Amino acid sequence: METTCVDTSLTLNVVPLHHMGISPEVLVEELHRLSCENKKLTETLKEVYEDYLALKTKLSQLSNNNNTVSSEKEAVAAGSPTRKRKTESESCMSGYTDQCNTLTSTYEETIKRAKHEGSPNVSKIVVRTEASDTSSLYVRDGYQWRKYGQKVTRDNPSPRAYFRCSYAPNCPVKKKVQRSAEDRRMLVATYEGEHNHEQVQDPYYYSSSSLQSDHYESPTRVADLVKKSELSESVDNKNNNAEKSCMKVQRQLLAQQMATSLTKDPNFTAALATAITGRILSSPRFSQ
DNA sequence: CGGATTTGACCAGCGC
DNA sequence: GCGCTGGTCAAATCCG
Repeated sequence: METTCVDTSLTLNVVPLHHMGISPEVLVEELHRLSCENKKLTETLKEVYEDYLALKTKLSQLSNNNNTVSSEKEAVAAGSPTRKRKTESESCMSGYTDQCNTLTSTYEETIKRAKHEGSPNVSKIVVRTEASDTSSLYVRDGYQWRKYGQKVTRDNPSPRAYFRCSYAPNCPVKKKVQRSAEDRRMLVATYEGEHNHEQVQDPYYYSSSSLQSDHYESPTRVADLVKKSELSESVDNKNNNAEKSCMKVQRQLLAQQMATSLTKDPNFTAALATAITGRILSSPRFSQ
């Protein structure tokens, strides 16, 4: 797909008018120009978002096809592992790395499509950590987890950590985290069940992604956003209304992420201040 | 001191 | 029935 890069940098001058010696007409003209630019950026953002949705739909279809093919192959295969160990064999740890390298050439975090393992509430994500970090088994996904066990499994020298949701005592969700056998930088997190409460951000959730994203390749808000949507998708196929609500949640989350990012950007706050000033100056009370 | 983490023990499911 | 394995428990330990 053809991609375009948009320069969103803002180079607004907020020096007081009397220091700049610029006439109000010039400022109004500049304000109009910025308004037009803002509209264009909004349109571009809309297109990017639509492209993202289209890509996600295609990925879901491809994943479903792959699952169908793999299940057919397993049926033909000689061995018939037990359900418990079949789950492990289906985890396809070796396949994650290749798929991740394909899908995340530009972004250092990978989302893996939820796999249907007999349980509809099982999903997996794969997270790439920084190269030096090959021992940590913590995936920041926005929820609070309490570790209750660790085990070394047969097919992977890296230990597997077991987590329970610690926010609500009766929350049934469990999480297993283990490093990929082939690429120890890859953390594979398996989620079982659904949270019976709202998401509560852990205190490091935003900071790790916004302040250290260049160095610490942690799971981000985007990861959780996509995961949320994909978890929802498995249910939405049967229900149109649920799909609409899912889309609504996605848009809200996207808007929240944008707002958070923008408000942290000093250029944006300066541009916002300038725009508000311009509005005030262009109002009838000031133009008279 | 209380909550979180670690880690060895224990349990259940499965294959032989 | 026995051994292997994954999953869970709970006492010990750590840490803010």
